[in-house]
Amino acid sequence: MPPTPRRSTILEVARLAGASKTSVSRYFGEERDRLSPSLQARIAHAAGTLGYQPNQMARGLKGGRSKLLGMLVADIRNPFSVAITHGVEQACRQYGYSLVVCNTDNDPEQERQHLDLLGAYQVEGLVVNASGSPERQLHTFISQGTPIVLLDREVDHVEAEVVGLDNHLAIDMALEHLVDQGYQAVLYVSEAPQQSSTRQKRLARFNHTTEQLGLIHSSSLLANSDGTATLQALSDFLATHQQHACAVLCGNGNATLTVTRLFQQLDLSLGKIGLMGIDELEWCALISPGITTLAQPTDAMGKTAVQCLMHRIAPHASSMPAALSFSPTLIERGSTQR
Amino acid sequence: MPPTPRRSTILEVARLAGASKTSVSRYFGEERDRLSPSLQARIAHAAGTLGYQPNQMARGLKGGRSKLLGMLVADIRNPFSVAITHGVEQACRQYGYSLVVCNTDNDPEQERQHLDLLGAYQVEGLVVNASGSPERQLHTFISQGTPIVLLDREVDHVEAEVVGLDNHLAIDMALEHLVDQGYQAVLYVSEAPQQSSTRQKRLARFNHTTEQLGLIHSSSLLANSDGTATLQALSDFLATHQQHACAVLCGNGNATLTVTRLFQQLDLSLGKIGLMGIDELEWCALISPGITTLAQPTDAMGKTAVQCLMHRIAPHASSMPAALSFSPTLIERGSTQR
DNA sequence: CTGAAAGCGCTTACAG
DNA sequence: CTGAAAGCGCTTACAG
Repeated sequence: MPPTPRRSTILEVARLAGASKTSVSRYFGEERDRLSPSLQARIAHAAGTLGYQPNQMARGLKGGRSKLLGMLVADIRNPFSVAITHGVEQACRQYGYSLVVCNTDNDPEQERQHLDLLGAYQVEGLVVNASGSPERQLHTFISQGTPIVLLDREVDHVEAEVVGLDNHLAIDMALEHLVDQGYQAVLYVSEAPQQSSTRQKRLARFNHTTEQLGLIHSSSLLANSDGTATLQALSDFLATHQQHACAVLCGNGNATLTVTRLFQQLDLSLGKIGLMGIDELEWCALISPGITTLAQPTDAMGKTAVQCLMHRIAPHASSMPAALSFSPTLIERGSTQR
Repeated sequence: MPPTPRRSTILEVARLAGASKTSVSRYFGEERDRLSPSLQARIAHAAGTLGYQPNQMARGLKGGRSKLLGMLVADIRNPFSVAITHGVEQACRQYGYSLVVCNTDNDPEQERQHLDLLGAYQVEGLVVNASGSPERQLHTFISQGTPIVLLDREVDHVEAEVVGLDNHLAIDMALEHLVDQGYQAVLYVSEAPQQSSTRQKRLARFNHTTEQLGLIHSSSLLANSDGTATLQALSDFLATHQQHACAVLCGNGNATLTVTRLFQQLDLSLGKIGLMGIDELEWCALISPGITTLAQPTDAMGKTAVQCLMHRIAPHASSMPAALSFSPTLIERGSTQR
């Protein structure tokens, strides 16, 4: 094999520019101004000729700044996660950081491994959308002074900022809308709440507010995405309360997807039986007459998470965000029109 | 501020274990077997006590192996890209690599910057789903011996393996299906093909095969996602050929989304006017009577891309994949049932 | 089987 | 304004 041409190093640039490594380093660091114009020009030229780019590994090693942020995502194929990730990535770039995204596919073991790995790459901060409760790993980061922000889900015994939807508000807005539209009985469909503080909160709030409003209510948990248990629950609910105007409220995008399928299986007409979901999905407008949703401001949430981190990494670069809890936006469509 | 507790280093572990740095390094590298059981035990214990984890930055610097792969994605919010990214990430993990994902939002400038950055982090290989033609940057990688694999789209003047769908086959399968179902006139809707070899190939093949089969055909390019031009094209097409059985073939998921909206605007009944799309999306089954699609084997494609890279990085770890071009799967639904 | 030492490509006091 | 030198945390010949 022919010897592979290597990336050029700071030493080569220095030599070609007739300067010291120190100066070249300064040129590519924050101290370019300290260099005389002529030195700057020589270095610029030499670097250009050699196609030089500082090695971030070396930089990180010596300076202690990897310029890397890590993000742990529970399920990268979930549209909500995709949207958030997009926001986080944008924000990172804005602060001059790169992002290492790790998907755990909701597997606690993968989650732990990824977290260790992120540590090994010396990420300077971490956005965590947890699937399990990787307490030990997170505490390791915290005790080393690496800031962490939790996204959407809290983690037991881990104290960190939590960026997410105002779940109480979301449920209340949904129920208020359903009541306004004249529905009298509401079935709440959610994925299994264990492991997700968000799901727990939404479910609890559903029970709370629904009691308070005097609404007929019930709930069903999705078992393993097949939805057969919920099919049963749904038809029972409708049968029991057929003298009332019934609606289904879905706790997140996945629930909306499953329930929409069930509506089709049962040949229910959207609107006559109300349907509403938390999370806006691209197809919600397409299922005629449209599915009413509560959209989350995902870009803002992603940006806020990064801002939290940056505030702790480099307090001068970013102020603490004003709020970590976000309001949803009601997108009204035919599915809640009786 | 209190001094932040740092990560422990190899030296600390060595001291605590009463061993040399060399041995600790061996323990965490590929040479653990060379150590006596008792030494291994001491090191394991010391490392456990200190919560030691090798610093990947330092490892990469000295050993030249960052254990990092880079991936450039043109549009991370596109479901096809998400699916591919998922496959790539899974495969990375399998080979013990981590993945840095960079999204360019279809912006050539961001693309160039990200590529430079990926270089700075010494990625050992690169999966590129290009949005522009970052020839210079890619050549830099190539000339340094960093393997590259192109995903879905070719890049002018860059010689590298291309992993993607067999576009000719896909178009032919689609047209064959439409003919079988009795459609006689087909309108092809695609996003603007410049910058995407895939779009070009599909469009060209559409014209070719359609001629050959003697089908009435036309095509329309989506302008800026609003679809108004295509709305016009569609109604014209239908008006002109109303004595024939008409169908629309969508070049990718975005086209399918837009055209589905147009069908609703024009109040066309699916099936009577045929509709079919390349790319399977989660909602295609939900728009009754279901939209017929050609699904891409995204996980396999992602894995294959990584396998290509690994074969070049560590020939012993992976053989060259047998094929880089994949066949789609026809998912037949009501939208192509007259 | 084990270790001392050199060096990967940078940054950062320190000195002038 | 500029540079020589030490050192970040590792790996890898080299030696025994």
